[in-house]
Amino acid sequence: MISFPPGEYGTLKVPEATIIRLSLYSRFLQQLIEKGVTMVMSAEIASGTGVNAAQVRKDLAYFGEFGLRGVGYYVKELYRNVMTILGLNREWNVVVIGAGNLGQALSLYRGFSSRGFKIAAVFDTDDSKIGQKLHDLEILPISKLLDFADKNPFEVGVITVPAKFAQKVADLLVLSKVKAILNFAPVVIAVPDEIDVRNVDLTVNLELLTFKMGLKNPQHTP
Amino acid sequence: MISFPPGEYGTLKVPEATIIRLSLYSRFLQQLIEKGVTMVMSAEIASGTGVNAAQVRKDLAYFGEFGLRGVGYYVKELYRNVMTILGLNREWNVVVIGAGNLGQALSLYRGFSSRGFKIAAVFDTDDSKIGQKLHDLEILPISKLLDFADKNPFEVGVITVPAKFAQKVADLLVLSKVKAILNFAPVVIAVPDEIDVRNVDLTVNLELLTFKMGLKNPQHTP
DNA sequence: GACTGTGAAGCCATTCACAGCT
DNA sequence: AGCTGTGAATGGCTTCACAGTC
Repeated sequence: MISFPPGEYGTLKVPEATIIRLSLYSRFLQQLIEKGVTMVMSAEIASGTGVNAAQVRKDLAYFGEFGLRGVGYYVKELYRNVMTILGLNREWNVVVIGAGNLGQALSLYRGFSSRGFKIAAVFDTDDSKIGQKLHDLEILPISKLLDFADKNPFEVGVITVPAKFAQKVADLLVLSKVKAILNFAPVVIAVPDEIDVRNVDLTVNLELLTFKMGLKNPQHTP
Repeated sequence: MISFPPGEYGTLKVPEATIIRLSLYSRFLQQLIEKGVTMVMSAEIASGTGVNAAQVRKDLAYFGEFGLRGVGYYVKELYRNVMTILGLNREWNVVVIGAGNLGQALSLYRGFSSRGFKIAAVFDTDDSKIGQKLHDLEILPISKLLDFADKNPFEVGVITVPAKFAQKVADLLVLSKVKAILNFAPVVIAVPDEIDVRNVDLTVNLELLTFKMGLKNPQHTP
């Protein structure tokens, strides 16, 4: 549950799950815009994102009355509103720490740039990687991180180093005045309260699938 | 909520969130084993994974009594039990479709191989990529998928193609007799009911962070 | 004495069902 | 007539608090 500070939307509580769905809706709306669709109703957003229609309406209604009763929602207007709610009506500077396979893939990921995330730099400790280019992005030595942050402030740090280095990297990011961290390392990292951390675990999803497959086709272990 | 078929664990319902946490616990336990720790109590598992201690105990208790009252849990024994619950006491064959940056990174991701996931092959449509090697893994043309599946059955398909090709790929995977799909494309894909699909959205997590940052530092749009 | 296992309570999120508009 | 917005009902998950066991 996320509590709002009194302000733009009054004092209000919104489930975190709602924000996650808003992100899904916005991507669906983007696709509708590309197709030239101008109106949409909640049931379509629902089936396009795998959600219940009442849920879609409730999620949107937390932030205002964006629809027209009896009609639906104007796609472009709703899209603009949702993007603003998500804080995506501006550019965000992102730094990736760890230029392994995953770090490189995320640095080049079009899904980020297309939504206003600017990868400002990629850092690594491995001498053989430093100086290499990822398109027009150079891999920098991690010793330059604080210097870089001074000259090029960034808001988000993405951690893609092995688990045992994750806390060290987090500490460095804190010193770099980062505001939020996306952590792909499978460990809990400690940071000051005012910094938001979101852990992404890539294997968790696969393992949920193997659990379910195991149920259907149990291999009894004696 | 996941319902169990009558069998190994009786007829029982377990929250999906429990399975996701079991996956986190198992990784934490793995780290304890590497450190040579033999006993652990729920409060330690809790702080090591960012969860409440009662929750840890309840999650484990769905599947049996693995602990000793007054003492705690034997790390190795608990680890083995959790891995078995997750269906990770065997190898799973995985195929990745889409050899872009993300597909390549996932194919080489050590976090998968270290947990018993064997990447059996990587497929793509791009002629310039086909035949390239990712370590000892060759990129194959997608036209060979069904053939490949005949000779080398696999359980899981990972979709890392652009959104507009995702459904086509899913259809092919269904024909390949896949049992579960991990979908990184930001669209809902339709498959028969008996095939489990899990959608992973990489931008959702970043956007939850920007939402929260926007709350703290609102940029009012007039 | 200490920690697990668990019923009960509390809390949060989703879904229903219909009033309110256009 | 049709679809949104929303209070009320439901359902599910998490946390509490303590009985049970070593």
